[in-house]
Amino acid sequence: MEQKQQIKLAVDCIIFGFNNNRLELLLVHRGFEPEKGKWSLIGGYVGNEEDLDDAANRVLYNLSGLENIYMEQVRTWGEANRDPSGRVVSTTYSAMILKSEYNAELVNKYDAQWFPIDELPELIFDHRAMVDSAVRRLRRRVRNYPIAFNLLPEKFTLPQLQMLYEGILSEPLDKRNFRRKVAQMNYFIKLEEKDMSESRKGAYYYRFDEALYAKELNFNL
Amino acid sequence: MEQKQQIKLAVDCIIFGFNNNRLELLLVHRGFEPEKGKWSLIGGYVGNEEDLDDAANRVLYNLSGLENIYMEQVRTWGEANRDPSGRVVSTTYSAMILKSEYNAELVNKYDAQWFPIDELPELIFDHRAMVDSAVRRLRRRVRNYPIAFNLLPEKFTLPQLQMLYEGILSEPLDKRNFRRKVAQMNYFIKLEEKDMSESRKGAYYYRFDEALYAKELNFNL
DNA sequence: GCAAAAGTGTTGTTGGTACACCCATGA
DNA sequence: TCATGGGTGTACCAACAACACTTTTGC
Repeated sequence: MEQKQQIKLAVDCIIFGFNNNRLELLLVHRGFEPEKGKWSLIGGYVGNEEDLDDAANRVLYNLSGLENIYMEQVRTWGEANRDPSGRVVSTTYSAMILKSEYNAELVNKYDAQWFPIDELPELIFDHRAMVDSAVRRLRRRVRNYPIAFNLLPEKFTLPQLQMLYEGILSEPLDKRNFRRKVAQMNYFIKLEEKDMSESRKGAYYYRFDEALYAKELNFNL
Repeated sequence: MEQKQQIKLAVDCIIFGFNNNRLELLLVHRGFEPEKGKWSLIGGYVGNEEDLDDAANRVLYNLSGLENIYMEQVRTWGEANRDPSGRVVSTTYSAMILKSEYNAELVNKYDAQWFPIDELPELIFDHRAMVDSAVRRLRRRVRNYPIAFNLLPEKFTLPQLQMLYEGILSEPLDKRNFRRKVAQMNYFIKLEEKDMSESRKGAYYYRFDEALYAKELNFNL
């Protein structure tokens, strides 16, 4: 314990998206040994004068071109042998991004790809456990905190929102109970405009009012 | 980012105890500059080949002499300037120990002292935020997971248990509702023996049956 | 006029909360 | 016998779950 400490510190990002009505993860293809051909979370080392949170944001920015993305620290993985190439302790962060807004060129450059959450390929090291832990955390939190909106555009419809929740929780929800709960939260603002792309009748758009929510903090879905 | 990474990795332990019917924290007195005279969590650097979890256990063992103590990782604190003496990233762990079982000599040697959770002295660096975060986590979890028993002896009475919960949650609980919930969980085993030290009537001892609980996992208090 | 998705209320059940008195015992 | 903490049951209320039909519109 007295010798000089030789531990590298990294961050890994669990990047969620909601595409084709399914919860998906953005993974990068590993083009080099060891574990070449497997997939992995996008990660990077922490800079000497960089906040841990900033490192996670930088890693995400480099891949997606997106800034000011909502991220949460999940937990830190510190088993001595977790990375066979050396001693690396990694803190995981989960992020939510919109496929429509990110920079597809950058993603191509990194050989990244979206995978539905229940059809993940083989991942390197302990990344699978990292993902599972982040998904569990998301499921625990999504009903009590308005975090899922980061996976939808500003304007969204209630059928969209419900499908998102069903995708995250991986269970069907009752339409009327779901909509009643939404109606009880007055920071869901119903707009005049309708989304006509999914049905003939059209579904009203809603938006989520952060400022109004901040006064109540009673989110519940 | 290309230069050699120079970040030290540490663990800090938030050590809970339940003494004199109050939730307390074990803190160590800081006898050197900077921040001399303030109090701090007990912490230490992670060994090069030591699991992060093991480092937390070692730190706790060195202070208390206790092994196989229940610990949970809380979160990792990685702000670049959190420790003015250098770049240190620290992962916090929370632990629960019994005053009656730990090694008082060791604790004296480290100039450690118990403080009720709502009468904490000034702490160094970001340790106060660490404590707050661990307390919030404990309060969130204590009603759904049987973790509080680590703060009681094997045999405990229901009045004891209720006072523990009231201390943790910092709110009074209804005695009858509390006891009904206990009665619904059949892994609370009522013993023949009574604790006669707190009242004339005496209160029955109970024990918590881990194996039975493992089959149900429906803890709720 | 029909197919396809959007939208709408009621009822039963369950879990939570509030609340006051009797019991056992040692001094 | 009395003071002290231990132990017990019921009634109300709120939140949740289950469930089926009508509306709108483009084709």
